[in-house]
Amino acid sequence: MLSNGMGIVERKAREKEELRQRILDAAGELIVKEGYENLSMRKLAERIEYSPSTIYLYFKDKYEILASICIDVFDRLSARLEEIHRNEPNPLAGLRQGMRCYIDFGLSHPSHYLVTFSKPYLPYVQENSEASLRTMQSGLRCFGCLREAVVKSIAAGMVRNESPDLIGQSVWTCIHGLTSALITMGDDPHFPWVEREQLIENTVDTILRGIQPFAVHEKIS
Amino acid sequence: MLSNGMGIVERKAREKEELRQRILDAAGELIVKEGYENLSMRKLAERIEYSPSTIYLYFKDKYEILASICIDVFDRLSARLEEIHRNEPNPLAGLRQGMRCYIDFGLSHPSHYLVTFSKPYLPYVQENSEASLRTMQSGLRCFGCLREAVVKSIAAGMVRNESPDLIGQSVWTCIHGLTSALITMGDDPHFPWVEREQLIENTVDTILRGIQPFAVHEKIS
Amino acid sequence: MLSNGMGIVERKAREKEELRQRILDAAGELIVKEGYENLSMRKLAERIEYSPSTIYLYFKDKYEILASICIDVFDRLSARLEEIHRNEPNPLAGLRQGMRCYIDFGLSHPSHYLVTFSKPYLPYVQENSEASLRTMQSGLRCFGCLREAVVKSIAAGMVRNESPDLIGQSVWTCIHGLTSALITMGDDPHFPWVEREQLIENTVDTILRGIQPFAVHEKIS
Amino acid sequence: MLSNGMGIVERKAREKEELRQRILDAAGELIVKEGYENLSMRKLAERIEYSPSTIYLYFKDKYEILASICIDVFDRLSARLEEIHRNEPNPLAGLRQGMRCYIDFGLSHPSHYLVTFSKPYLPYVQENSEASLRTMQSGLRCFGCLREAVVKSIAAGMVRNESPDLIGQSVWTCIHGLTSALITMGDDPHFPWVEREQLIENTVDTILRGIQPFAVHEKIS
DNA sequence: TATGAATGAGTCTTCATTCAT
DNA sequence: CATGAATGAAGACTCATTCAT
Repeated sequence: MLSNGMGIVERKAREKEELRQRILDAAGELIVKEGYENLSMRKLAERIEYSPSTIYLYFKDKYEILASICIDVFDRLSARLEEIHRNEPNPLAGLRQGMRCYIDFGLSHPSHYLVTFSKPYLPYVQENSEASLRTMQSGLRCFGCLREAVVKSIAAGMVRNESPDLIGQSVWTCIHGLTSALITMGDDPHFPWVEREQLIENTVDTILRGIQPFAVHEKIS
Repeated sequence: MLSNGMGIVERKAREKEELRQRILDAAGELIVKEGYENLSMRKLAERIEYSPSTIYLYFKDKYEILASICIDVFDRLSARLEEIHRNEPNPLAGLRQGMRCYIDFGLSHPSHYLVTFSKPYLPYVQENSEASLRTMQSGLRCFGCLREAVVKSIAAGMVRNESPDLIGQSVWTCIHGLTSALITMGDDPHFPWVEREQLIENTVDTILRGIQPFAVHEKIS
Repeated sequence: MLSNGMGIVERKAREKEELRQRILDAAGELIVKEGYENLSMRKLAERIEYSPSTIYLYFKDKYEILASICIDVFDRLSARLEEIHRNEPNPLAGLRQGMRCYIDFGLSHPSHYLVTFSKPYLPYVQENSEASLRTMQSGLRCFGCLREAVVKSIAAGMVRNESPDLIGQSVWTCIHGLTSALITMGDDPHFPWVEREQLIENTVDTILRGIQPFAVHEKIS
Repeated sequence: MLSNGMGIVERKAREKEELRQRILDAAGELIVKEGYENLSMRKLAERIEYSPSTIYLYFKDKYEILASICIDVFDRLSARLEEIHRNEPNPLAGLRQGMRCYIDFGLSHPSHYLVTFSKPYLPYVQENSEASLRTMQSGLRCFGCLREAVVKSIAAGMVRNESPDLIGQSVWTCIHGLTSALITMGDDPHFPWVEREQLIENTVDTILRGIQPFAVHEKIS
């Protein structure tokens, strides 16, 4: 009895968390299908087969859902990047892997990527301060991974000795451009896209060459 | 009488074109103010001081308006790029100027830029095939400018001898990333942005170094 | 043809005004049935057998409807009061008739009366400045009628020589209390209401006696 | 054991009553803050830090809460009025004090006053018969105080010798009008209100003069 | 050519209430 | 006794679009 009592509480908590996650997943799927700007509470409710009002038991409003998705994306991406940096002794190689990881992650979760990185910087962000703050914290952790790889690479003499923020931001905006362009227009049959894998590799190589100090442009594993 | 008839027809055609342009201009202004996702036919009609239904005499639907704006953006950007390439004998310098031009254009017309380059690749694009086709044509002309600069630079031995499409697309995705990131998040006070001009210069330099064939990384004017 | 053209425009205008009035009437009826706080755009639309959005072609928002009703009530009441004062040479008799008129008007249009005179002084009033302003103007005109009767009565020595605003406001709050009490609770079978007509007469008499200068408390016709 | 059992039962009953009162208090506070029409079970639950469903263990529905508040108001007002009449030997002076007490009470608890005296006589009142009945009983006790003062004043020859119900209802509707008008519109800056204290005094004096038998209109303490 | 009128579908959100636990 | 979960109904309002004139 007593031990079962514990179980009930746990099960309830688990179920609650599960539904919360189902909402987030459904939101993600809807965003995939119709773009985040067309996410609606109604459609979301229909998809999870609950009433619209139920969603409000799990999220304060629509923007908390979007913020949760962003935080989720940032956190998962950060975790992957941190793991790379933990395992790769060569900092430049780590940087390269991180870039690929970032791009691949975006392409694997295109809609989530767009919500997180392309959503216009809207006023609500400032008003919804709590959600906004947590989102930003997660985002900074993510950028911090990249920055740290740059710092280490500079220390190792493998990247030009300039401001890590500057280099980091150049690198990030570039791979962000590749990722988002492939997501939003990569399937357009009218544009003469080169083979995708080749484009990614070439872009990463180009950026890495561009931030290296010497003319030593050997391919990095 | 007859010659007057001609005049009337011409005047009518001119007036028609004028109103069409006024609609597009107004749409542009609204987009600047509130973002393209908040463009509404109603507000648009109010702004041009015509009734909403009148707009439908000039444009099939809302998306044809957006498409027209895209075409307009592409055309104006193409014109600028073509002029640069016409005037700059050094192809690599032309490439560099083109990149800056692209970035500056985007930052100067952020909303138009986003409509044109970041608008999610939505279903309507495929359905609205005519508008979509014309948009793509203009887009290709724009990309063609960049590609041609690459071709010339390769011919001059100033850029690595690889597929111009490949290099062009790498370059474009990178500067697109910088431009769109600055537009959508550049004003976020929570992100530790480096000084904007420095970031732009560094990014352009990085890309150019990355596509150059040798280790000669002199700054290009 | 030409004269018919005029007719069409006129007819359209008339029809438009008719629908506007139908909306106001329906709103009034709904208010009668369910109280003004339960007036909803949806129910209103259903009642006039138009879609909810149609209402917005005639009124900016819900509060403009309420404001229009208030203005309407004020104006009709003012007209009646002004007519009384025009026709009745004896100012005190005019005052008395005005009071009765006010009460009878309220009892004849109970819901409209409540919207106009009992609606809580809500914040929206200040925001909806235009509607609010016009409402207030109409209201002041209405109070002005009463005040003027007081002024004349004082001048004729038939009412105590004190501030007309003071006396006017005392008189108004009293008859307002009678009117609103009869409306909101007059039908309650549990309260031992005296016969209505007698209550009204007695209350009016009481007030009039109270503002007269001497002990001459003859019944005023 | 047994005596403890009693204690437990009593404690439980006391706790139950305490929570009931806390709910009523919280409802009162919410009504003060946002008006009775905006009282919501949710906000109420949040304020008492219980779940919404808990409230339903203490009150059948929202309107039973409102009814309880009305009863509370009536009872407190009755208590005050009865105390006045107990302590004041002069019946007319007592009547006057009672009127002031009524007005001051209303102005001090505006939201409670409105719930109790201005709430539109809605259908639910008839359905919720039990709550409605008890409310009415309390209301009658309150009106009884006024009536009794009138009876005594008539007996003392200080008020016209007419039906006490008639006079009482005239008096009550008048001071109710003053009170409710000051509550709902007294803060409107657009209406040319005279100084509040003066208006109250003048209105009370006017009514008292109006119900007095002779021309003896001395100010009553 | 232009529009006035109208609408149906949609937006987010709040509410009072119920019920199984 | 207390509640967590859920909901259906309703709230005001905006939208792109159509159609008869």
